[in-house]
Amino acid sequence: MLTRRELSAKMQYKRANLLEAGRYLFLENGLQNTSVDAIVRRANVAKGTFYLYFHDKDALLNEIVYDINRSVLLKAYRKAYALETGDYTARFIYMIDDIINHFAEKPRELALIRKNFSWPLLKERITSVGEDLELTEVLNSLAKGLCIEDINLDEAKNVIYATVEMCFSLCYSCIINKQPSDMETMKPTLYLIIRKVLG
Amino acid sequence: MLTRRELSAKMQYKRANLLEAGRYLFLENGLQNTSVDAIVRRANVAKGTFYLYFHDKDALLNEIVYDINRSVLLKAYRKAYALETGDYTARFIYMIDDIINHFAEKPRELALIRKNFSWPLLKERITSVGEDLELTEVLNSLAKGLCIEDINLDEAKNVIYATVEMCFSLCYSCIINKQPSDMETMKPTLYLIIRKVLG
Amino acid sequence: MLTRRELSAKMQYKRANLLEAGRYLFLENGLQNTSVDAIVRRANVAKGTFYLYFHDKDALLNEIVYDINRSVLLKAYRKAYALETGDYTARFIYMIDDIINHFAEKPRELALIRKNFSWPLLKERITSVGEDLELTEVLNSLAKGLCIEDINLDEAKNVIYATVEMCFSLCYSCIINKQPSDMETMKPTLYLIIRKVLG
Amino acid sequence: MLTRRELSAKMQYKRANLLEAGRYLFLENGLQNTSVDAIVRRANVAKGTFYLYFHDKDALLNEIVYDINRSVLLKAYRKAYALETGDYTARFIYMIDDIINHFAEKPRELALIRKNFSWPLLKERITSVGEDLELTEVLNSLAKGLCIEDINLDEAKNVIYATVEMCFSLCYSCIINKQPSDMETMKPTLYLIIRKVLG
DNA sequence: TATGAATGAGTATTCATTCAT
DNA sequence: GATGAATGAATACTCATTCAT
Repeated sequence: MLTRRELSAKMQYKRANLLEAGRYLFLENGLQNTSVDAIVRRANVAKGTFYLYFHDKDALLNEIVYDINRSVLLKAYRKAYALETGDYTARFIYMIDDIINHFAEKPRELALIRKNFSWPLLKERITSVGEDLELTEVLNSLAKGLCIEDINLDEAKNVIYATVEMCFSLCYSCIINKQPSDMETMKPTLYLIIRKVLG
Repeated sequence: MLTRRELSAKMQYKRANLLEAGRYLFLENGLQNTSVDAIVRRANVAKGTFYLYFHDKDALLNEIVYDINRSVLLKAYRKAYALETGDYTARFIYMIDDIINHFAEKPRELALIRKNFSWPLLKERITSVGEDLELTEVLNSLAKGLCIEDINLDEAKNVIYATVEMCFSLCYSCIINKQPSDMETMKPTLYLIIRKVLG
Repeated sequence: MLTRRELSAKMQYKRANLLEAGRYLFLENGLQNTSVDAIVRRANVAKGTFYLYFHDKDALLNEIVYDINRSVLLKAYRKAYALETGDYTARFIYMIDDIINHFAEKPRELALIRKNFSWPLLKERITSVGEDLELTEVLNSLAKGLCIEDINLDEAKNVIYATVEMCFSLCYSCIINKQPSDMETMKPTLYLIIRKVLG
Repeated sequence: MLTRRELSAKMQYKRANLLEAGRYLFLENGLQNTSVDAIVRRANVAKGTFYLYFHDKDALLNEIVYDINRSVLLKAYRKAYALETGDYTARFIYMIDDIINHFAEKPRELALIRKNFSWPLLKERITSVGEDLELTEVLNSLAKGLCIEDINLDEAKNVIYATVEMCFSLCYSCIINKQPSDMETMKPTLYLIIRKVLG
């Protein structure tokens, strides 16, 4: 597969078409119910062309899932740090709240990333040379800001990771399954927990 | 399909064979790579017989996943409460530790339940009339023991749920993906978090 | 299989249940979509019992199809010959009209017998010793009444048969398929043809 | 699926292979006893290729049944109208006779089209834009030639349709079931009826 | 780079029938 | 006669991927 910068404008266009077609169909019908055939039809591209741009169906999915994760995280982070007031914990909760609200409005995105989320994938992309400095920066910044006694940076990163994971898990079960309660009911408890952890 | 108590001894036996065959193969090869054919072959039973006992492949999977969850939880809870010393938090952490150790030894079980876990399914079974009082009791007992200021029982249950979810999530990513760190490295941080939440 | 007169009252009852269940389900869902399982469930009878009364699924179907044919024909014939006025042709057309009206109201019966009608079956039953004298009598009577020059009884029977077949065929295509026209539109043309043939 | 005219020569060839394989096997073993598997094996084509050319098994059957109907009708019509002598009725009977003789020699074709004949299918194909003008022309010509007092063109078409249906029905029961008599015995009576109807 | 015809492995499920009890 | 658990053969259809053009 070619890397992005080698692609001509026309190729960029085809690639983008495939991504948008995949995103639409995966979100609409799920992974199992979306065939490569449907994707190329929607992207107005020949069957074989798909494999010129993506190694296989999973590769396309991974890219889409990553894009969703990335944009949701970045958007929430930026909004939280654009706030003029608020301490670290308040900003963190504001960020989580934004993420929750996003998924509450787009539950299909949540369903897709939750069932197919792959942390190694995320990690790999973040640490690829020169790639996604932005996202790396966000995670570092969150870890550095954390004030817990006798904690080093790696441990801080783990705390952030654990907390975010918990939020995503709860999002999924509360929004998708309404279990153990709906999201709005869960929110105060969740924020109480976060305050205890980060405080 | 028949309910469990209507089954004769011979039928119980066949059913048990199917469950064990399914468990073995699902754990060994995953859901997608396990055919009904393989299951009945291993269970020494005719193809049609499978559908006498389970509505479809998913029904079998659900039962297996539920059984795993249940037994892991109960075992850990019992061990923790058999301790003579220790306060609530200590027992809770002991319980989580037991769960983690279980899955560290049987990562395939973890992979299976994480990809196919359905909380509504669990909920449904727990609350069915007269069914699984034991598991219900465990969850209630954990919630009741929780001492956080100004918290009611439902909120307490949510805290328990959130905490357990976080543990399961971390188990999955640390044990299966070794991300963001391996399980042993994550443990102290996790227990620190738990202490902060429950304390 | 047992013949009818050997059956006890209880057995008659079971047999009748199976017939009614089969009739209902065949008419409702068609042959392919009706399983023996569904039939025995509806008849409140064990699976094996079915095969005590009918050699197989087809045997049940044949009996049902025969019953429908028989009763429709007899009913129409009797009504036509109960008329006080009218010559042979008029009565014949009256009879056909009654059959058509019957099937217009019960198109599922028409679909069932048309797809699964077996003339040899009918013949076999009619000519079985002492069996269905009534139906034989009807066909004979229709043939004998026919006045066409230089025609013998066998030929007369063939004319009757051909005419009835044509009516059934047209019923099927006009009522079920609305082709080449609907039944009401076809009727005058059909009766014109009958008059030409029998006149 | 592609329409016929879009197919390359190679594809035409594969399609033809599938049609011939289907025809052979359907005629030899009937619809139920012919698997798609057997068809593709005989056509020397991969399983998936079948579904490139036909939507499903039924679609293939429909095409075959239509082809048989079409060719038998056209052949008979042409032979009848190639006659130098004979009035309308004589030609019509000649045509029917040709059809009967055809099916007498190929009873399996008769069995296949009779059980699976779908007049709407025929109609649909005939009336598709620019499609099968030839067959339409035949039916129109037969209807126009009919001389019955006070009859309009639509009614004439219905008479033709009813007559042809009767012939096909009798073919089926006389040739396949030998009921109510064999075909040769039935012929004179049938032609007598036709003369009465068309005369 | 782009195409799209061809491939063929892969599988869940149904159901008529039997037979031990 | 009655049961109903057990059988296992039988089959249409999908779809990711390839490769000749």
